[in-house]
Amino acid sequence: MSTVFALVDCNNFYASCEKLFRPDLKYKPVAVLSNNDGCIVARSKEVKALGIKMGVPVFKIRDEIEKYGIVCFSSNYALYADLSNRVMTLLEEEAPRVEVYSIDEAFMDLSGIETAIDYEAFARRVKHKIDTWTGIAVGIGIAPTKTLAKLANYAAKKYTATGGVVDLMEAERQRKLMALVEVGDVWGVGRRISEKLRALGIHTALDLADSDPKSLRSEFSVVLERTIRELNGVSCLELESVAPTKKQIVCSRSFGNRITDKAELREAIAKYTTRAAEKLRGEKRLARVVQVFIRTGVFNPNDPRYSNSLSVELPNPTDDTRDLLEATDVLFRRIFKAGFRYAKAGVMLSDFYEHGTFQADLFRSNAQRDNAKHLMEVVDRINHSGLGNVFFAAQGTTPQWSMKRDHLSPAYTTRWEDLPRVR
DNA sequence: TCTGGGGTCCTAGGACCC
DNA sequence: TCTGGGGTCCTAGGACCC
Repeated sequence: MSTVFALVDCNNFYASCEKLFRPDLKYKPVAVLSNNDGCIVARSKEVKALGIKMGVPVFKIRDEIEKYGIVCFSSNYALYADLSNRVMTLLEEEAPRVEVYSIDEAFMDLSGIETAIDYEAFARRVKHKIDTWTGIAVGIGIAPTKTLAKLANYAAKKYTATGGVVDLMEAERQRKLMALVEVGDVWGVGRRISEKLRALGIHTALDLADSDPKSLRSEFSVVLERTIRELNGVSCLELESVAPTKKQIVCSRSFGNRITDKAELREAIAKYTTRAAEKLRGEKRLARVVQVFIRTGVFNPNDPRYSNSLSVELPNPTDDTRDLLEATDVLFRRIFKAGFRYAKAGVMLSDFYEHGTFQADLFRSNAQRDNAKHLMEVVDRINHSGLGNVFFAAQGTTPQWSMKRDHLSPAYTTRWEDLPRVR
């Protein structure tokens, strides 16, 4: 039986999470800010209605924030992840095959579910259940391909008369909707490609659906060809209910303030390395390639710019924080140059191996550090237990470089150590 | 003064080999 | 003047997503 895709997407997710615990803000404009309180990354519908765009730097809209009384929150990922898990768990109770696509959306396969003979009625019931159990409003789009399900979801949110659910299984309805949707709003068509498409006279989703996939493939890529086929009801993208293992782990941050001091930057690198190593162990993988990058700001034309990165292939893949710290420190010392105001740094891990699958070089020492596995397990367990925090000396204890989070909401649903500390 | 973070996939082009 | 033809592997960069 072919897959029936339902895309469930939480409305204004981060902003909705913040409102959940602040009923006084129910009809007020609420925005969530990026790290360092730099940009707007989520907007409640009231903020959208004010015409404030996604991604604008906060300092550019100070006047509007003041004028309209927009309530701003620093991003509180512990809270959003917790609420996300609750929503996803409910979906998994309703359908055997669910792909958690991002923190606020998931694809479900509705085919063969006894309680989902009438897809639309099923979706309305699921929507109602999520709403009553978590307080989060969702939109649901149903279609024979992922790209069409995205489109159906877009319609479910845009047209309030739909009540937040759109069934787009019929070809005729698909075409009717596509005629109304700009080509840039199709999933997989970004700013660059939509510009080029418009130059070719392709303005709506329907124009794109009626284009020749082969000739657009040669002009663009196989990705766009798949999009065209998906718009015509031919499924090219499968539901992936088991999360694929990561190929890369990145830990990077912009700093609350520019950093000029080498020791401070070094501490930041150590911190990101530690975090990346934790993620790596969470994936149950060993990494062989380690990369470090540092860079100055890119927006101030008067500041001298410097940006560099360096990677190294380790003799043996590892998940030991100490090995990784050693490697990133060497890399950092090689690329650091004094005299610049650094704005961002990061650590990347790649080239992953499963435990026990790496063929070690005969002539190199294969000695994993003694007790490495056990030690790392203990460190991770303590840090996740809520009992305390174990860390490596290189991280430093009083980071000057930590993020600005001046508008953080309390950790309503999460661990007490996530609560903002009173200083 | 102040502009997020973490991913994926695809392609072109260079190095290298026979 | 004319300057092979495949193949593989790797990397950097572009484009997209949330």
